[in-house]
Amino acid sequence: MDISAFERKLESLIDLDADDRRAVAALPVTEHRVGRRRDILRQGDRPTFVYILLEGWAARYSLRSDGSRRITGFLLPGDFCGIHAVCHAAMDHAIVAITDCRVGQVDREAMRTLTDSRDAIAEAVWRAKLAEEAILRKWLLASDDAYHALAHLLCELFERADQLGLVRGDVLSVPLTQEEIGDALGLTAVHVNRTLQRLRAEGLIVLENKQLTIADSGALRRAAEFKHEYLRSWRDRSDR
Amino acid sequence: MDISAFERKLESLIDLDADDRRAVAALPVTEHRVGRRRDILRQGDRPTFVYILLEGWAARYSLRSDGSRRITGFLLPGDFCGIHAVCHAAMDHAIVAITDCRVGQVDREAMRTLTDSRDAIAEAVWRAKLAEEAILRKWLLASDDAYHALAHLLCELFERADQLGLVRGDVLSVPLTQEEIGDALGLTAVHVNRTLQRLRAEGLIVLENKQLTIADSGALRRAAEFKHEYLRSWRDRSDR
DNA sequence: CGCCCTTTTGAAGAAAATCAAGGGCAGTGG
DNA sequence: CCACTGCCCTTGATTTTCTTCAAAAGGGCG
Repeated sequence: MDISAFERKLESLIDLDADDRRAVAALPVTEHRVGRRRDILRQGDRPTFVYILLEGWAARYSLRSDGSRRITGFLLPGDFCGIHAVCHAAMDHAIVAITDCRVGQVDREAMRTLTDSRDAIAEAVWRAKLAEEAILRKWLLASDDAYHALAHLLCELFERADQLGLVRGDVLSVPLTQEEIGDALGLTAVHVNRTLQRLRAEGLIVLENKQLTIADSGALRRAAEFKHEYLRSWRDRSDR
Repeated sequence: MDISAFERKLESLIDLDADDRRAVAALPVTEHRVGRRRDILRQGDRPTFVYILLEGWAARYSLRSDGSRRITGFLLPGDFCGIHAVCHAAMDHAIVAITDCRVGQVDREAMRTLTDSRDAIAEAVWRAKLAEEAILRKWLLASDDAYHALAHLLCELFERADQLGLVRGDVLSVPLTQEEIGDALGLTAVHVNRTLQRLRAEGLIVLENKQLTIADSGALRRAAEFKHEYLRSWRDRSDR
């Protein structure tokens, strides 16, 4: 089975030695496929497995009592979900497949054994969590207006996808509907549409048929106040 | 020096045995005092210490290019800040003292040694991080309208303070200005003021001279869609 | 007392939601 | 092959929420 997305993610966070790689390769992973719009984990679940997204896009979300949905993060290949499992905690949110996904299921005890025996991997998991937290803080920071928030989200997704080698040429396939983007930003799909058009009209991006090109990276980053360090510094800056 | 707030926090997350407690007591902590409105950690800092808030309230924040501020979390006694230090990472945000604070400074290597040698404490730190992440997700979830967001924030602060024994009778001292609340919710102080008045007029809260009483807990929780599990489940539900 | 900080109130304006409808495109079934 | 259906994107008109600007009132403190 192909778990290269997971290895790639780990390598993006820390240097692995041969033993680390062997341990990852030996991890008992069961592959699942989850269709678009189906839940990978449901709120309230108390999973006994940790899941690793191997292929496709997914999203964390919660529902409000009026039925509206808030997306609180996007998952790209290599990202974990349900790392709560190692703490035996219940999911305080759900995870849904945005596209058809390939998902790796790892028993929580096996994951615990891996992190207990391989320091580098424990460190990588810790860094991944810190990075997710930093992303959440940026979402709050950029949520002061729609233009800023949308520009920032596009920068984030492009940067993360780029680190995973998902950008072909300068084009990224972004499988999100405008409604999903709205749920992530706390905006209506209508307003996302209008804001996207503004980004297009101003020549910052090209986005058609879910294919995103950043036409004016400097201007987009300025509009977003995007600094990529928060997504990168985990590796380069560590001297451990 | 009194580091009971830290011990209390750890105990709220996991059972400590005598050895754990000894290790915590032996931790070399240097006490600092930080005056109201002064930074405890600045954005970009690459701290070589981990800080523990021992007394007072503090807030994480970032500044935008237009000078506006977003608060992304409140710290209560026992909370860490700069846990990044153990990863040698730079601060992607700053931390400011909301009130005069007493802060404990712990060398990052000493903290690393503690977590490496005491599994329970490592687990507690991990749970604390998961809890913080859950809080961030709730902030996003509740940010759809001002009334909901404000009600939720008050519930969160009351619940957390209560767990720390900071609620006297049914009154909590909340040292935040309306401007600080606004920076946390992404609202203007003016709108916070009006929304607070609505909560008062509807009989959900009493808040005067920074003293908060929850007058109608059921109604407030309903307005906030507040479920306290995300702040509590770390301990009770673990069977490790 | 007088000053500063915070809260409160009012009025006008901007941002985003809501409501409503039309259009494109892919898949489905006759 | 074409009509039909469902999903998504787009556009326009209206309403609501929140901001902005301005000013006044309340408190604590040197």
